[in-house]
Amino acid sequence: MKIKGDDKMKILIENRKKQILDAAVIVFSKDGFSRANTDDIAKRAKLGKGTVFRYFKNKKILFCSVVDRGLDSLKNEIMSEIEKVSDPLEKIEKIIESYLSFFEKNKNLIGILIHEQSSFQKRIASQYLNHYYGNVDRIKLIFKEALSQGLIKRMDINKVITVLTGLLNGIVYMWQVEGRKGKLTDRVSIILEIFFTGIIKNKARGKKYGRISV
Amino acid sequence: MKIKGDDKMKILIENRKKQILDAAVIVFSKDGFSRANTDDIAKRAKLGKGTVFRYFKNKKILFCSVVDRGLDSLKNEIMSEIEKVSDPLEKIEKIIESYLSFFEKNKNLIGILIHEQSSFQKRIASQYLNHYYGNVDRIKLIFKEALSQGLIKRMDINKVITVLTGLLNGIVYMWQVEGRKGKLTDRVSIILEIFFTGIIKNKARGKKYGRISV
Amino acid sequence: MKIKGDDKMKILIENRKKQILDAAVIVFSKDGFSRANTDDIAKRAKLGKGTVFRYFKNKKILFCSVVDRGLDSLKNEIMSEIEKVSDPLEKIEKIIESYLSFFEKNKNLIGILIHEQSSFQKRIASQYLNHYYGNVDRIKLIFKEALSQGLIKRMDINKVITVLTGLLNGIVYMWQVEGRKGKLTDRVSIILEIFFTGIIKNKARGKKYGRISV
Amino acid sequence: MKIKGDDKMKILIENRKKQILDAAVIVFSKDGFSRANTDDIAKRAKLGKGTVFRYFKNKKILFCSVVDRGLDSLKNEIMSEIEKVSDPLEKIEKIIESYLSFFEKNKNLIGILIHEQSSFQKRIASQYLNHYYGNVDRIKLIFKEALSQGLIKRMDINKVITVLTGLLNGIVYMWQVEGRKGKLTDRVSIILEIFFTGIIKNKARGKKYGRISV
DNA sequence: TATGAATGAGAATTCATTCAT
DNA sequence: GATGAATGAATTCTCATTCAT
Repeated sequence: MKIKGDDKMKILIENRKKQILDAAVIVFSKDGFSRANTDDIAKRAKLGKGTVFRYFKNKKILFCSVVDRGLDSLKNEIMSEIEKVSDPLEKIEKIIESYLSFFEKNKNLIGILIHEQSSFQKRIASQYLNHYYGNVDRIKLIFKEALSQGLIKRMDINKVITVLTGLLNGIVYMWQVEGRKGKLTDRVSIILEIFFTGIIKNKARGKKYGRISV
Repeated sequence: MKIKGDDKMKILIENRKKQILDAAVIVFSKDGFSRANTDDIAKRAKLGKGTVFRYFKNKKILFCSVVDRGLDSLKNEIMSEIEKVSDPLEKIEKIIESYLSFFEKNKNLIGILIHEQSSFQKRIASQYLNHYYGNVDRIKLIFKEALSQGLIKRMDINKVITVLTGLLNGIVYMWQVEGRKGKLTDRVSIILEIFFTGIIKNKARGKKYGRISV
Repeated sequence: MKIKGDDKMKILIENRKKQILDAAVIVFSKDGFSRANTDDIAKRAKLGKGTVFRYFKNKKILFCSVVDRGLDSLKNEIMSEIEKVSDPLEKIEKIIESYLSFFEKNKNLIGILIHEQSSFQKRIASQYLNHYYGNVDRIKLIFKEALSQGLIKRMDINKVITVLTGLLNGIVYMWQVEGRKGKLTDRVSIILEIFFTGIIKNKARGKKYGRISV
Repeated sequence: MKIKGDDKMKILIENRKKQILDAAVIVFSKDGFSRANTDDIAKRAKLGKGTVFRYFKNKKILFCSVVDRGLDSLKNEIMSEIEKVSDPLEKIEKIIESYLSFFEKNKNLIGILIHEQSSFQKRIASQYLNHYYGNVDRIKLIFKEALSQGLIKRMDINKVITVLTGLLNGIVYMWQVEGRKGKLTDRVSIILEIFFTGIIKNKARGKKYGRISV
């Protein structure tokens, strides 16, 4: 009986937290961490300000929770998409697709996950990177598999992943800065084309920059 | 005589402004716009608080001036590097090199030009994009030239440029988030390799994603 | 139940506002609008600085609220005194008495309602005049009645009222400037005497300046 | 020779002071003491800010000098007008005329001499009253003369003067607050009429308020 | 002597956080 | 538990006054 009550309680608490996080995402996204106003968050969550602080000790922790939840859900989305195919190149395709698709669906997280980094450089970065590298390990396996299957050139996989993640972040970032014109996912095909095959046409010239595909 | 005095004055004013901007870059970079403290900026510039406001009407204008100076100098650096070579592909190489090299030399501008965008989405974005697209027009010409010389595949040049700028921003961004490990310019070669020739080895597979170079 | 709570709340809010206004009257009166210091007001109200701004968005609004309350209460006092008598001349007597009596009881308002006008010439003047002319319309009726009853000479009533209000303001003003020596209400009788019958004794001489009473 | 140089110097200094005071009157009148800006005053005087402070140790002293000069000139104007006639009642007429005429010509002084009093209640008031009572002594003599010539009723002259000065200040004040509509001097005749003969027509009623003129 | 750049004390205002109800 | 009124530290910005040139 007690246990059941506790469970109910837990669910209630989780609901409250979700309620607050959902409001916080919007407000932080609109105004950035500093300008975001706890009053706004409380109002948007239809809760008293005190309640917000009951569930999240302070503004910073609330912000980090928003970041955390965002990163978790990004990671989950990517991971579950990857599962759907087995070919390494197709997996990479899925990564790119699901990354862009995620931020298209979660526009509010762009400002928070990408721009606001600097606000917490030292504090958040590590947490961010944990998540990020949690991903990265899985992704590294995919590239290794692609390599061992002879699908991709012999390159330093860490560097390739750096380029890929930079590329994806950068694309999302540019889309945001430019005012979210067009669909973000429309950029998938050009990214795939370039990331997979580059822009150079001429074999000879290509050689200068690395082993060109034959 | 008077004119000479005016000139001296102008130089003095420019020096003061530089002194303040140099301090502001550091402080804004460390703390972001909102948390950055005008007192800190004044102290770092070894000037009175009032003096800072004498030269920059308010914090926002000071921040924008920092952004402006940064973008100008980024643009100038890239443009002057481009001039040095004539081959379009080499010009693209220079863009990539000088972009990364710029942010390696101006670490403080990363936080300001890349992360803090969101703070001023509406206010700065346009100014930013003017600068940015000032660049872009020149860069577009380079790609067009490359295209007409048959150096690169028939692709939508606008999209290619989006990918390139996203890629560069993203690489710089990742370097910053990861704590600026290693030299940023060390990433030039992998970027070139991927951007020019892609990661795929196998011709057949490549075809799926676009015209592979022959 | 809810309604009762709301009512309690309203009363609480009104009490707080009163508390702040009571402090503000004193401080504004002492220092004038510009020099008055919100910190002082808060301390005198025994409230935190933030609380003052919670109830009055900014210093200007606080000041205007003080003015408003003062004018309202001046008007109410005069109006309620007027009601007590029916003879027009007695009503005029009441106006003069209650005007001086009001400022004797509300010394702090002298500085605010009379001296500080200039601070807000454009902003407040209209609001002030609304109040003031709210009064004036009622007062005009009294003079008209006096006229139609043949109690006063045929004069331009608007001009007479201008003189009366000027006279009253001026008397209060002089009392303040002179350091509030003596009771302000002691001046009622001389004002009545002069305003009603003038200073001139000699009939013939009086004629030069207007219809002398016969 | 030296003396002549000193004289020249004195004249120069007086000119500079005049230049500054002329500017200060305008600025203080526009903005009140606190809001008035020494920069504005300097610019309007076409002098450097440092020069202003060379001639007037600080803002307060400058303000007081403006007040002083204003009061002097008011006093002089009134006094010189009084000289022109010999009949006491005509002298009183002249006082009223010249007072209003002075403020009509020196609109900027209204805000300074009348409204801003409160700013310096303690500091300026005494200086103000010296001037004022300097006047008052002369004026008292006039009323005494009128009394001894049997021109005016037996009244407490001090009180009568208080009413007159209050009345004049009040009239000027109202004119200012109302936005200086019409000519201030147009109000002279109604003031004279009321001050000299009152508003009451009926002899019997008048008696209640004091000895009515016969 | 004249100047205006430099200054920093001082003022208004904001807002995360607390805590009595 | 939930609330939101109260708070005061922190922040931006102003401006009288100084002083080196």
